[in-house]
Amino acid sequence: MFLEQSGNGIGLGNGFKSMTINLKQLSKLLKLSPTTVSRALGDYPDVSAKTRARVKQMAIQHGYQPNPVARRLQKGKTETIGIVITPEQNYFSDTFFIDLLSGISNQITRAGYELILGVASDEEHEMQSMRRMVEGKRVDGMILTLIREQDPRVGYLLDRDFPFVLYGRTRETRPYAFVDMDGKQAFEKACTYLAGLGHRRIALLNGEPGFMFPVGCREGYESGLFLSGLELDPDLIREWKHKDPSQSSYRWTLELFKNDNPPTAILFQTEAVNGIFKALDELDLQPGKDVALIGYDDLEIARIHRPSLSVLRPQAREAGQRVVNILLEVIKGEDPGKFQEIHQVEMVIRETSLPPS
Amino acid sequence: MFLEQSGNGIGLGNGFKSMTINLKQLSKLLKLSPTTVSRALGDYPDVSAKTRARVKQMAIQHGYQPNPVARRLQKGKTETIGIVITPEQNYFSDTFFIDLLSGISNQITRAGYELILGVASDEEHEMQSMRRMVEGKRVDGMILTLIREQDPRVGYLLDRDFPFVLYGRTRETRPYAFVDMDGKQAFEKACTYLAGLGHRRIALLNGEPGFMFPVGCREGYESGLFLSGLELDPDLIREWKHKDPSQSSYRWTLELFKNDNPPTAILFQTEAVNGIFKALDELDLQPGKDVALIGYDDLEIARIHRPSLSVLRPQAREAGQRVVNILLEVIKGEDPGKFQEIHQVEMVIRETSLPPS
DNA sequence: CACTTTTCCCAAAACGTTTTGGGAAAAGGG
DNA sequence: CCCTTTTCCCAAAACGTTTTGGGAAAAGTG
Repeated sequence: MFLEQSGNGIGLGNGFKSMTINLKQLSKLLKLSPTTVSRALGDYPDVSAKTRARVKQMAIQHGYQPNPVARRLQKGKTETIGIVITPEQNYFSDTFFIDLLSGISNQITRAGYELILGVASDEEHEMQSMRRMVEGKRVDGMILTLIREQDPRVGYLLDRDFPFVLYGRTRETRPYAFVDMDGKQAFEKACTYLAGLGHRRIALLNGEPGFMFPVGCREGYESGLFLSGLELDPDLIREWKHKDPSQSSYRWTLELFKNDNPPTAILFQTEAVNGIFKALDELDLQPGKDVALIGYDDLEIARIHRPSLSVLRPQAREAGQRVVNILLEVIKGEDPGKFQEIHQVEMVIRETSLPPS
Repeated sequence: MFLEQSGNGIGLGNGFKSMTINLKQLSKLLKLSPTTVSRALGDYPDVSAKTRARVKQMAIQHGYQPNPVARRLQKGKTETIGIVITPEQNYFSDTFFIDLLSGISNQITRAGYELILGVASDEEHEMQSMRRMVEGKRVDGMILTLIREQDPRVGYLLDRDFPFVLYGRTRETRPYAFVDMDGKQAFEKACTYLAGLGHRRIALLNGEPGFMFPVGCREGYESGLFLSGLELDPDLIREWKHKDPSQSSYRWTLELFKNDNPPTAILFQTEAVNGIFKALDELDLQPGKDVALIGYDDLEIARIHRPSLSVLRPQAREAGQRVVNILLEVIKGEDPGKFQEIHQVEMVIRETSLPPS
């Protein structure tokens, strides 16, 4: 018995030899209705165990996979999640981000969903790319990263009740779902640890103002100082820029040591490490020996460098998985406010966190 | 006149207030048939200029956008392109990759297509992720990067006539489309440049064997030596590993200088620069002064480092755009063999390419 | 005016699923 | 044996487009 010529058993316009089978064709092969085949594969109870087995066997044999586009149309869902990244903000120098993305992709695939990626050159294009996804009905939900204190994306999505999850937090009174790393706790821990070693002049080389993450870092830093009975000295706080982490951190590190009473330790985001190393080298200060260092993010450089860098290590992969699982719940209709997770960050002590000399 | 209750004017299951309009609803508003509205928006000649204008104006006013899922089903195309990356191979330490991705994303969006991203942990999952996209009819075409000499992905796609474009090349006799950087020309240029400065002992710290790119690099290196009348010394060639560029390049650099007649210059991929700097530092050799260095890829570290690193600079963004444009042609049915591009690479002379001391 | 051509629009089919609303046959209950 | 329930299957509708194949009215043509 041959397949009838309807359907795409022959080939597509572009010459791709589709060796794939239709639901209709499969049902003809089985002498069943498309309905029954569909329900058999969907494990509906109203199809007998015997035919279900027969259907499944035949489906596997012919490598049948339901056409996702058709299913999406019928189900009214795109089965797709969107994310937009902006390279100018130096995302990828951070291997943390690829870990995050890995966890996200992993979990999305497991759910049978797709991840679509937008690359935007700046804040404006970032918004534009997101609007295309949302208003163009191309995704069921959005994942947002690199969150700003005032983030227009969040307001936009809240206004239209569109499902989304933040990796990070923002200043927004309405409830929304997020997964964030506990930067405050992390920096507090690092700060008290250094103070415990005897450091009295601990500097903070913080991320760019306007973004949310540095806010927590600073809170943790201040709280750590306080808990250790140390005074906050504004001269020991500097901020580098996303556009050029190395250059700006280099400049600000030099600046820190122009102080009459220079720091004996520095807390920072590991992204900035190249600039710091360079500045210390120029100042003839040995990292770890003359100046204790603890970075946030366990990048490759932190492990390879001699002396190896003590770091705060966020579990980005796990966080990415959580983000997706939460987003899937929100898409299902769950209340986003229920999903607000703050993940602990572990500290990895290596060679750059010694007592002051 | 009110919209009828059919269609999704009210809302979706998840509570997302869809303020979007249907083709049917729009046509009702215009008192036209859906056919005419669709054809008006599609600029078909068989609709009068007057109604076309009226339709377009109304479409804009109501923010009508055709549902992409429905269009895809009807057109039999997914309007989607797939790419799979594997973080273990250290993709993202290279900002070149984000440039490539940026060019790709840019051009895909312009064509109204979508980019779906897979993140695979290893070669096996990479293949698996690709098969899901291809056999699951989730994409119209694939983009492949980080190509191996013998690359099973290429054979797989050729076997089933599925549209794809390589960023890079592989050993395969059947014609296929690719965009590649001229690594050979680049390394030849760098090598003859160094020889022209008077260097006689030029080392090559090459990428991992098995991948295609280092093959070209080595050819260019050998050709450059030959053109400069220098002899090839196998002792001056070493290869680092993708898994751990810094560590392996560190080890091999130390190795190079155990030579009785050590090199006065090194050619390498910039990814490996941290290991090289570290080794030179340990050997008390000054980069640029005692050993000339030219890296392939203009990473941030190359610009920030003092002395700044001379590099070969591929135009990754442009290449990404070309990859997409070619892929779209191949999807249209053009012969892939027609699209084989090799892009020139410019050399940027900075501070690490001085004559031997 | 009668005929052909052009202009402008539309109903119906199609894309490949899933869901809805049964309905016939088999099994159970008295 | 008759009635009710359960089991198992299916035809038709729906999702929102685009394409196909006209067809009526208007405009040219002699």
